Amino acid sequence: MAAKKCVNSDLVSVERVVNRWIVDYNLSLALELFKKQQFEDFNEVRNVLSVVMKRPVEATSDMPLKIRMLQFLGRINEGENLELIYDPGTPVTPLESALLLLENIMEAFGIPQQDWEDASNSLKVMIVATFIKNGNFDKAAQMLNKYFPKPVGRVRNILEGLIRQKNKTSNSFSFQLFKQEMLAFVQRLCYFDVPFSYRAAQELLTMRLEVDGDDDAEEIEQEVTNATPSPQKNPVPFQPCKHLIILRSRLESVYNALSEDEKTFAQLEQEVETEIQDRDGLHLEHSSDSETLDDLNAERADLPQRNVCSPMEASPAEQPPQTDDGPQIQARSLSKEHYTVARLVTEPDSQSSSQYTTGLEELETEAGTEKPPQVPDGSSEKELQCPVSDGETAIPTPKRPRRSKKTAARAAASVLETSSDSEDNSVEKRKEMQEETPPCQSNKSKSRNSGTSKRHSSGLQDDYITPVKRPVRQPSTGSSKKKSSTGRSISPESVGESPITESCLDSPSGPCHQHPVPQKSSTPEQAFPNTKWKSLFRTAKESKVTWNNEEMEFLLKDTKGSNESIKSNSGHKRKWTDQETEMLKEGVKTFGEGNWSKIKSYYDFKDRTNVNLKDRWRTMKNLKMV
DNA sequence: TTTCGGGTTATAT
DNA sequence: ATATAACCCGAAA
Repeated sequence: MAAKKCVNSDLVSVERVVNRWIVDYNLSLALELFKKQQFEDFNEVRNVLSVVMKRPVEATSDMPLKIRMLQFLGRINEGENLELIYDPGTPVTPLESALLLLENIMEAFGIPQQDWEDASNSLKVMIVATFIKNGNFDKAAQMLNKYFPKPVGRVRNILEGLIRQKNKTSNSFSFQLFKQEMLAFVQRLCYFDVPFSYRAAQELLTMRLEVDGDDDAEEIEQEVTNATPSPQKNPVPFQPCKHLIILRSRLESVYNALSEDEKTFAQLEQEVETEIQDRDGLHLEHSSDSETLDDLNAERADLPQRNVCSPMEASPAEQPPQTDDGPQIQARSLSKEHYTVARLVTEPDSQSSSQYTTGLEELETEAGTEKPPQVPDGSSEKELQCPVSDGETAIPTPKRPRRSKKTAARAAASVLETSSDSEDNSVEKRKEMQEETPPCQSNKSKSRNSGTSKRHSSGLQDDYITPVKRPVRQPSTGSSKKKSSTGRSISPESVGESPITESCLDSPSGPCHQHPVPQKSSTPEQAFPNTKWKSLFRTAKESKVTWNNEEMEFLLKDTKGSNESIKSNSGHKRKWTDQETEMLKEGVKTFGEGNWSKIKSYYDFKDRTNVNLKDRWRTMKNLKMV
């Protein structure tokens, strides 16, 4: 009845389900390969995934997270390949993009604070260490200062020491260990169950073996159970392609049958049988199938709800998962040790461990309700299934032209920008525009007068303040709640290689970095009209509040206008702040006097030129500050 | 391009 | 008015 129509629409549903299995399977497989350090295979599987993901796939709640995690591992894996760039938009090394991705994941899915901090700290360390190993000490120093700003820390000191000694042979930071650590991290956050397809395939293999030789059957079955099967001399556990495909087609039919009506099912049964007989010529298959079918039934009930995480896991005998547990635990404990290193860094300014526990509890309960028993491994406690449901899309903060200081552009910009302005730079910029437009660009007579005269105008202050580093948290970019319906929306290409990440990586997130910035309430003082600015600032400085204000100011300037056009501060002498001075000191210490351009770029001085640095240093020397 | 040192200017006192 | 930190400029590498 309704024959074709139904069949067609079913075709899609079926494909989605089957693809879910495939994805599920490959996710686990990839992880397994990573664990076994078969990185080439790992990459290939990721490719497979990226292709599959282009098709409709039914989403499970934890799938998006897993996919991201895999993506994450992919970048970790390429971590030593500094040339590799994942997103031309933000040309950073793989590890850096991994870090960005991690931040993304954090925002989108929520990760226990502690785990996240540990992981990103390790990542940061490794970013620096990698540059050191490559002998790129300049870059290493840059990264060091970017990711380990200011506060001293043991790790920072170590890294700094290496940079200074230009010692690239130090093996304090093993990339292998790091990979394992990241793997452990991923495993802690995602539970990679033994996928249904895997188990089904296993059973199939087992059946075959039983058939092939009753004698060996038992032995082999054990083997299979131990995930070191290979009835043929195949070194790889469970031959991936061939058997999987068969299985898949079979299951597809099965499901199709189920969702339609029973007669096709019979047909399917026959088909399956025939197929199997063709290959192995046996009925024993049947028993396994019937199990499978039960499961399918169960699953089908789930379908509309999409809660399905891995439907059939629990059902057919707890086929011991792959060799998992051993190494996994190892990895974990190993990483524990390792984390202590990370913690050295974290401790000083990480102040939230409570978040962690609470968050974890939540997660636990959630996970608990969803799938009770699970694996013997203690890890199941920690895993978080699908914490925040919005899992999807990572807040692509609007791209911001990466600071270009060309004064020339100003004139032209004044016309163009006023019209094509985007909300972002709006206020400040416009203000700037107005100031700058009249005098055009006279290099020397810097429009100072016009600037000052205009400056006092209107209530810029408020405007200035409001856009403070918006809390990056778009409630639902697209489909937070509706994840259920569109399985495909999981970011079709978020797994593979090049194109993939666009969405995730994009977030330039350059400046609005992760700084745990000791959240002070400060902020409002940003918009000092003009002359008061300094005095107020002075006061602040003296009252020791400087730093934060400083930071805030940077952030502000950074996130909003500041897009040049301000050329050297529209005629103002900007006093050097303590913060800047400190950075300069550090810079000179690290790179030596005279390397102003390096220092400048590494510390990302805002609106200071090399010459400015040099002059400031000169002044400092005059003042005997150094 | 970057660095350097002398010269200029804005600002606090 | 003066001192000086911040900034500018042209030469040199």
